[in-house]
Amino acid sequence: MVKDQGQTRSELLPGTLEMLVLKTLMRGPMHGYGIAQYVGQTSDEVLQIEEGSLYPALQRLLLKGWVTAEWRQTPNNRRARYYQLTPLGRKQLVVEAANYNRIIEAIARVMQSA
Amino acid sequence: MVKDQGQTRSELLPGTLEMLVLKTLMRGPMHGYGIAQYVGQTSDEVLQIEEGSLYPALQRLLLKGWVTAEWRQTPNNRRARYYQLTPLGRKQLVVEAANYNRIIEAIARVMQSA
DNA sequence: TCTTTCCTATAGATTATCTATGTATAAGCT
DNA sequence: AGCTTATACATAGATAATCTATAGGAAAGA
Repeated sequence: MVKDQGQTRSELLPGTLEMLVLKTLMRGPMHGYGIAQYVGQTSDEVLQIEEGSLYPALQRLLLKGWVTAEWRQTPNNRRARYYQLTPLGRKQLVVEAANYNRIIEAIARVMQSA
Repeated sequence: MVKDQGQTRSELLPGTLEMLVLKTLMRGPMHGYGIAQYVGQTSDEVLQIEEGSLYPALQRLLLKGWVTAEWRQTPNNRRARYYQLTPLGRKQLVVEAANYNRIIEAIARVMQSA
């Protein structure tokens, strides 16, 4: 999911991809390619979502009922699948974000210990 | 690696286990059981390192030359394998911590975006 | 003697991610 | 017309770290 902009190929922090996708979709319906672009830009290109990670992840989100999908036309005049958060997806984002923070803070406590 | 103290079974943030182990060993030589305890306590029991994750991880660290191991007697009078950071391991910790921070901050930028 | 705590370890399953690949259309350039 | 680039979706198969479950054993204390 994450790829060093360098050569180091670090696929770090799996498990956060779904959270990032859900968060991105809070801005409104978006297609996969757009989601990847948004995350890339917003993270200053540190986070680069691979297609092989993204599309399977979107399928999982669909299956879980956290997003719905609809084929539409993009401003570029292409067919694209727009994903939209469901109410369940919104709740899930809250849960995942809280859990993520809990763990990040726990890791920080260890990493900052003398 | 991580286990909710509740029931939610969240095995979050794989990839950070090695970093936590290396960091813990900065305090001095320690055996596996002690490492798990230290991380558990320091993280207020949020991070619970499973044996099935820890020992394979320690094997990997040995293979990579980031730690050395030595059988010794514990204060409790038990046989235990004490692991110790190598200079290479110290360097690796710096690298991993820097990379971890880079990614955590990138994720934070996405999660804090409007 | 029984139970708890301490301590190590591995086999096998799970699962998310990555790599590689394939398809296809729009737009812009020459 | 032909070429390239950017856009856009998707899947198959490999990889690898983690989890689950299990095994063993020794010390200490009840």
